[in-house]
Amino acid sequence: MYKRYSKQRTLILEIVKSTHSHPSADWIYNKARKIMTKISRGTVYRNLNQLAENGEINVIKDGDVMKYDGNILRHDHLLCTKCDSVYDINILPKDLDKKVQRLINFDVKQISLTIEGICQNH
Amino acid sequence: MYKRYSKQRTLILEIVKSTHSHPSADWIYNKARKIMTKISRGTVYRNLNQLAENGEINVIKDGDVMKYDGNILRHDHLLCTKCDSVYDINILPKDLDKKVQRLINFDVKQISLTIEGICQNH
DNA sequence: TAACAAATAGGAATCATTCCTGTTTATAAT
DNA sequence: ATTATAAACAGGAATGATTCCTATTTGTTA
Ligand SMILES: [Mn+2]
Ligand SMILES: [Mn+2]
Ligand SMILES: [Zn+2]
Ligand SMILES: [Zn+2]
Repeated sequence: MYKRYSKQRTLILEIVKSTHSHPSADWIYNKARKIMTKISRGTVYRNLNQLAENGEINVIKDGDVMKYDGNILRHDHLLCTKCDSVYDINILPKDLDKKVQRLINFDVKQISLTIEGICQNH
Repeated sequence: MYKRYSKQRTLILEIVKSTHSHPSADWIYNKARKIMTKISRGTVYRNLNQLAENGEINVIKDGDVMKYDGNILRHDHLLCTKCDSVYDINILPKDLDKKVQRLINFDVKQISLTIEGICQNH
């Protein structure tokens, strides 16, 4: 079995990596259409899932909508419940994963800290 | 304006408070039907949202499905990505909210730490 | 007991995401 | 370069959790 690099996947990865705005699949889809007019929603979702599984991007669960993050360095998030904006922040120490793994009997894959509240725009 | 206590809301709150299993709306709905056969899904969702807004229960965003937590004391969660189980754990200090609020310019409402991985059942 | 706003039941609508299928395309072997 | 083939795609249908709608019921106050 071999791995194929489609133009679509390359474009989707570039789009996610090119912003700090933690975009939704729909935002990414619309951005992609401007460059590749015939790209389909299904392709965007399939590739986002694949890139996430592959560890090339991160997923943020924002209620009913998923958001994607091109920054795969450990960091935390502020989530505004009024405008749904997501901001980066660093609260937890970088090595918390290993510390926690020593404490508990659970195969830790990812630790995510989300701070919900109201941002300065309101 | 006055507040009404329907039997439905009382039952739903009791059900959420009676378990440590972090149930979904559907699980709660089915449990409720056994006692109040004609209760509707809409009623379950409406009351869960209301109870959450009111601070009587907590909501956990688990991808596409919401889960509900009768324990409103600050605590953290282990989430198994294989069986979707949610376990309670205490990692963050109780007073982190205030510490963080002092550090950042953001009106902090809630801080949630979720540790994803694989639980002992696998 | 009467008046009325709050809440409900039941079902339709929404909407993000996944699934399906016939077609296209990137890669490896010839 | 040509060919074989599995990977990936486009387009659209299906899914499923949640919300919305409305006629009816019910809890509370006076
Ligand atoms: Mn981020
Ligand atoms: Mn809990
Ligand atoms: Zn905001
Ligand atoms: Zn598990």
